[in-house]
Amino acid sequence: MKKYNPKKIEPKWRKEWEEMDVFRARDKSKKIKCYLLVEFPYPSGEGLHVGHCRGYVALDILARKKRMQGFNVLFPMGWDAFGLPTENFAVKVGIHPAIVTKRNTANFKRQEKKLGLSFDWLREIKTTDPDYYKWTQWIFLQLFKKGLAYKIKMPINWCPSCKIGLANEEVVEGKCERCGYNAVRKEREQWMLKITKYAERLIQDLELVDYPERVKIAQKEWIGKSEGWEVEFKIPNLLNSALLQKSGGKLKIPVFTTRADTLFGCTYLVLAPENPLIEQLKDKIINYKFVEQYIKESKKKIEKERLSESREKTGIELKGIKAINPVNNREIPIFVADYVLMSYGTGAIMAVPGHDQRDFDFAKKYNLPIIDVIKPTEKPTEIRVSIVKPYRNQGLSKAYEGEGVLINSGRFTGMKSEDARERITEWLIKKGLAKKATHYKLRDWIFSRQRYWGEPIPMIKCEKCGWQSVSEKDLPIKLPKVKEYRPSETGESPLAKAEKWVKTNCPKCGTLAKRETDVMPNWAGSNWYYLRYCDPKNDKKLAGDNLLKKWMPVDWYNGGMEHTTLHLLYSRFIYKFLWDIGAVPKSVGPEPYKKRTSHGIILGGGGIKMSKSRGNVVNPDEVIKNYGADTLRIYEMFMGPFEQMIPWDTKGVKGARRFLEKTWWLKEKTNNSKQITDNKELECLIHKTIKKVGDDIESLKFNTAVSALMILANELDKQEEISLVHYLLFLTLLSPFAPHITEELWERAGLKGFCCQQKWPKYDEKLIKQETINLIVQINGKVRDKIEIKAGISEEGVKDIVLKSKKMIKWIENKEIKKIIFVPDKLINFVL
RNA sequence: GCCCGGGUGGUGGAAAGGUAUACACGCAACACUUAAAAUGUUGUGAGCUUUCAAGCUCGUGUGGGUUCGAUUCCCACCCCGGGCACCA
Repeated sequence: MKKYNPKKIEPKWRKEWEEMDVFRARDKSKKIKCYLLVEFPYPSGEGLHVGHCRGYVALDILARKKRMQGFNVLFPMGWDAFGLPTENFAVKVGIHPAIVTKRNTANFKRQEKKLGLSFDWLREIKTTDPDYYKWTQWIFLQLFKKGLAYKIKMPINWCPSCKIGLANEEVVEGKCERCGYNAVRKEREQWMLKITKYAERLIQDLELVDYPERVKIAQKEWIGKSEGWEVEFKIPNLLNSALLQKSGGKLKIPVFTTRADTLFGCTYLVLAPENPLIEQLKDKIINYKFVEQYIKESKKKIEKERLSESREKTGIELKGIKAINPVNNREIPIFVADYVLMSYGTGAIMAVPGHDQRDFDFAKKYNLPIIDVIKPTEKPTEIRVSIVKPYRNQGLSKAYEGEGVLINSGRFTGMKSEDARERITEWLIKKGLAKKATHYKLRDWIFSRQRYWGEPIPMIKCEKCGWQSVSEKDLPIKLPKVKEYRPSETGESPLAKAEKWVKTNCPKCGTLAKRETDVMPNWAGSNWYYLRYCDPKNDKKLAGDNLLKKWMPVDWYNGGMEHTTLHLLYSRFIYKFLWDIGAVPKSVGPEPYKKRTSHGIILGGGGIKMSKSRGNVVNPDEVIKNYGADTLRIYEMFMGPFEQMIPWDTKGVKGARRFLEKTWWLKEKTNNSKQITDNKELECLIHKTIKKVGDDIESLKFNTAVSALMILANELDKQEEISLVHYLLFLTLLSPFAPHITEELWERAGLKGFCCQQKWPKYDEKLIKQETINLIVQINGKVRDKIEIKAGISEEGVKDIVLKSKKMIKWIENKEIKKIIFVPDKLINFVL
């Protein structure tokens, strides 16, 4: 037999599979469906990364195994091809983004094919294809119709380098996520999506899905639900004033709190600089000039900067007005400070310096009264207990934020804080001064990008009629060809310069109107792509009901940990919306992905992140050239736990290749008779391996699955002669991991058909049980001996054997046996 | 600060509360070879005793606890990685 030469055999089998259409998902098959999904990649210029391969190979193994088990598997692939890097690259080298994209996807596809991934390529989709983004635009129209898309002038995070508006999620440490440039604040009209309307359901429905606990936690925290109360603080100067009348009696300050039990300790209020109340009250504010100045300063800073810049709090009092604490009618001052956010709660807080560290810091700085109203129940500190006077300005350097018993709280004094917040609010609600409220950290989603390479937002602005949606029959609104796709200095989308394209007629009144020139963000296309795979060629609907019913929901979705809070949340939101409006049949259920897993990233040598600048990027092409695709697959699965991040080790690749070499040469030892050589031990090992490999694949423990296959190969290698049956079993088990070599060996063993189309072997529970067992003998829990016995011997029997053995006599002699612990077929422990 | 991971040989890692270090890498010795590579065989946690056959002690970040028995469960702490961060 000739040497193992992956360069020759791998292309051969890929061609055969393709010609025989082996991996096609059958729309009409009666077999049970299994929809396995990997995140479709953004086809960057750098090409496929070994990190991509890890997730793809893992689900490919699963797909191959499921097919062998008789499932009708849908395992598709596509391209999330709109996006900034492509556009930036295009700007840099002066080639149109469409051409760059075409080139990059071709390269990705070539690389993926070389890995032997069993995708159904007939379902390939591309988000930049008008036939695809027609439906992305259609979804936007539906959102608009239902009032979930709206345009609003708002301060956005602006990257002066990319000249683009950024979502909060895209600003990392005050910097643009892509280029690292400092983001600034800029007012712009932006399309927004009301994801906040779905906040509650996005939390609740996590109960229905099988995601890793940490992913669920991350999503919940991102949404950030907190339940509390809105409490009203009146402004006494305004009671009966003309201003109050003008506003219809609405001029009061609502405040959101989860700690209503600390209300008696509230000594001032703080408003966010953007709070519109300040503007409304400006006639009453004596020092409005200074206040205005402060607001101007803080507006310049982007939000993240404002929060992280320094812990030192700043603010200014609104002189001339006061608020009234509803629990004790005490007059308290009002401040503006930028540590309070307009985007959370009501844009105003009640400050309780005794029991909130931020308020405490602020109160210290501006010398405001601090009142303790909660006494810790456990470990009472002497200062806390001794407080009698309501005011305290010196002493403690920290606020007590825990629970306890109320003090200085009128008739609520002595009550437990947990109960007090209910009681106090009940009382206030009766008086009409409070109501229950729930707030979320999650904000609406900025959906406009002032760029070229994205889906045009299908909206028209008419001077008379306002924003009008494009008629559905006019979709897709194709991205026009422009000469200049660089973003303009004004921050307007490059599409604004495509005058002919911009000019259109109002769908309502027919007069001259303008198209929206903003495009959608990256996420738009990836929100719903898994639906399109079910019916990729449909031109009547985003996907037909019957096919959605057939394939959805996704049974298993694997992707990167970095997408847990963005893509995963966004796509669940859009899915729910589509389900609500009936674009997805009701029977599919409210969640798109039944199960989600994520792979750990692959680090470069030395445990640092792979990056071009560090020069430690491993290119899969190189590995395949030197070792073969099967080796790469085996190594990536063997390197360590799937969900854990792990450094790449070139030496480790060798081990994977050696294993395949060994597999190759096992063929030489195989006899051609169907007779099974009588070898109980080997038989047992084989059945154990069948069980182990099968179970491990299902629970993503690929590393131990490969290890089990290696053990079996080593054992087979020790045999004088291997019977064909055993050999074929081994090949079948190995086939999902190393599909090319097993196919070749299958053929060389003189068998017809494909190895990858064999039935997945079943194990025999009876054969797994060993006949003889190494039983552990312990004295006081320490291993003193191992004895070989027949399986199934009773405690008495084992005891007899042990007590007679010379080795054990010296331990047990002259000592009293207090207790014996016996685990059948495993262990006996003598307690002396 | 908070929330998630994770600390096991020289390295990646394996262990339903029951033989700690499977499997692989690396290293060492030997075999094959003119030689090297490749391959194969053997050894490989630390320390001690030693009649060379083995035996003992210690060992899974640290300190306690539960248990006949803990890498695994509980409590406290230390270190590393990731995420979130003035969210009222």
